[in-house]
Amino acid sequence: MGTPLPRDPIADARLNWERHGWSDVAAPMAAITAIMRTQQILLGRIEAVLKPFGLTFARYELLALLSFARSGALPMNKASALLQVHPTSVTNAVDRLQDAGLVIRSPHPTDGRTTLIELTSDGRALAKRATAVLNSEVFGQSGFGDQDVDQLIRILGTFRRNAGDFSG
Amino acid sequence: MGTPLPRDPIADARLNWERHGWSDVAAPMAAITAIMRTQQILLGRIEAVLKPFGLTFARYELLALLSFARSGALPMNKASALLQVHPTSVTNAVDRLQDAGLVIRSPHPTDGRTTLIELTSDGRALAKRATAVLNSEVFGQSGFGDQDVDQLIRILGTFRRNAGDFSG
DNA sequence: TCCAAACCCTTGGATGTCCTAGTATATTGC
DNA sequence: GCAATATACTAGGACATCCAAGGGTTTGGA
Repeated sequence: MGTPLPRDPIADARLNWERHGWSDVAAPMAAITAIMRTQQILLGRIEAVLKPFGLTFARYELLALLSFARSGALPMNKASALLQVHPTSVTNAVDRLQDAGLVIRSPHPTDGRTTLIELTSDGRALAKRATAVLNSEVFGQSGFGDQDVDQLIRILGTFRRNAGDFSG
Repeated sequence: MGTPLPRDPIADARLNWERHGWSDVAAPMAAITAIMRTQQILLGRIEAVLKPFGLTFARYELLALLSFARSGALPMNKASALLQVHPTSVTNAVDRLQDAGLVIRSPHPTDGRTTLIELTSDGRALAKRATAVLNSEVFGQSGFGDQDVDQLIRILGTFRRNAGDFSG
């Protein structure tokens, strides 16, 4: 992403939609496209911050989730549900975190089908350090105004509930 | 995704952040996480709609971009800049679209370094059909209220400009 | 003129996501 | 108690994204 474009490509796409007679959906198209692009930008920032720790966002999310669990351990299926990703994605992340010595797999005490993911002390320490940098470098400099943050949380929260993410 | 979770995992994460003394960045953390999740949901809907056409979102975006170019052709580097993805991603998408007979590569008339991507008539027709379904099935049923759509476009537009996406 | 720097595209490698089985373990129902 | 169904995890494959490197083409300054 070298030089900024002279024009906003999403605004241009919206104009194209309107010119082709799709005015009724041009605005939501622009909003959705903007969400996709914003996610891409934010993910880039996050991954850049995590790279020195040898972490990706997917692995960090799992580490952070475990660090908030009282016991520091969670069943794989629970992690999959909470992170809202496919079970195979969790398998993938655990494989790599385990190779790095940040988590270990252990059998569930009563259910032979289930595998527990457990944070090692290294894993806990790394999660803490990575979170500190993420907080200061990304979340603390999001570029969103306080009011806009509230709006985003409200709008996207409603969307996610309607999409069936949660019922609360 | 199976059953909705009983609680909003992002709201829970925000509470965890506050409990750990990171209240100052808890809200932006929640907003950013919500953007990531919303993107995931929307991408899932879009890919589901495009699948019957043999398209992915990345390929559709390229097809749509070409269909709006007067000549139906664009240099690869221009497409990369407008779609805001890495050049190798465009190479990948063009490879597959070309295999499907939807675009062809042609040499640039004056610059030997540049390759033009050109829409075939099949490609143009498919883009049209896919856009129609995307408009009715996704953009027309986004789940965002009209006011919220405007808010998203404003908030994310400001963010993208500040992030250096465009200067206009 | 000529060569170094800049630019364009592709190849190869690493990650992540999802989907479709396939294997192992639990639970249910008869 | 045993068979049928459901659940949990993993293996393999398809795609997409990025980065690093390499080979060809242009451009621009010495």
